[in-house]
Amino acid sequence: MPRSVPRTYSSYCRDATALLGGLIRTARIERRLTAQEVADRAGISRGLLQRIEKGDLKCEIGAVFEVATIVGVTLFDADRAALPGHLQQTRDRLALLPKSVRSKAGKVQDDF
Amino acid sequence: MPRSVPRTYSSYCRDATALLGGLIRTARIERRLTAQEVADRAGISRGLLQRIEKGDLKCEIGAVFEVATIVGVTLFDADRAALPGHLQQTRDRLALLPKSVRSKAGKVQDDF
DNA sequence: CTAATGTGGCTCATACAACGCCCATGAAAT
DNA sequence: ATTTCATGGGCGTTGTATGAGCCACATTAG
Repeated sequence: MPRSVPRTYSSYCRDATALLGGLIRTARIERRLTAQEVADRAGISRGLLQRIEKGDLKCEIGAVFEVATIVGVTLFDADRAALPGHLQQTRDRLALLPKSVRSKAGKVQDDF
Repeated sequence: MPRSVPRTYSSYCRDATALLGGLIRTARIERRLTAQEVADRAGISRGLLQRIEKGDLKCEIGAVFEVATIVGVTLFDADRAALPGHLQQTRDRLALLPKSVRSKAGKVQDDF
């Protein structure tokens, strides 16, 4: 039952995706790669690449990140080699946190 | 014709997604929010949130970014307010680049 | 100029992601 | 100890994102 309501996004979320798409497009052109070339390399269709560069919110994150990797856009601003380290670090931190959370339903800020 | 072959991803891409998922989970727990709470707020199902936190590569980037926004994980390490500016900046840069690219088909590095 | 090619934007068919609902486990609170 | 409830995972259904193919237009090379 995959969603009967269109789904909504915060503007920050939309901006972030659009920015990522723009960065990808910029990087691709600067490296003089055709859309088809990148699409093939990423194992996706040219149409999907177009949507990614346009900042379409409904693309697999895997496809987007893969393309970003290919054209040389760094995620997290983090050094490529440093990523696995951060990953382990995050896993360790998670191990220390409580397994489940009791919600006190305290009001939280919600201004996007 | 949505893909007959499973699709492959680079390890960097997998790591990045897993890291993002971990950061989201960490942030959620630290803020004492239940999975259901966050899922509702993001307008997604609890199951999808689970996959996002696990770093599943096949989730809409919109859903992932939305959740990240909600639990307070910053994308791009960039300041939240600064994002629209960067967006415009990227658009301007794109306007200066060539509209299309002639591939010289020069070999490119491909080591991930 | 012309030819070649990259791009954007459609349509269509279909594999599959997301949903809702279920149960089992285990942590937290009483 | 007992109850409450968050979590992880499975299953069946269905809306939808994806890939393929096409076209028209723009851009670059020759």
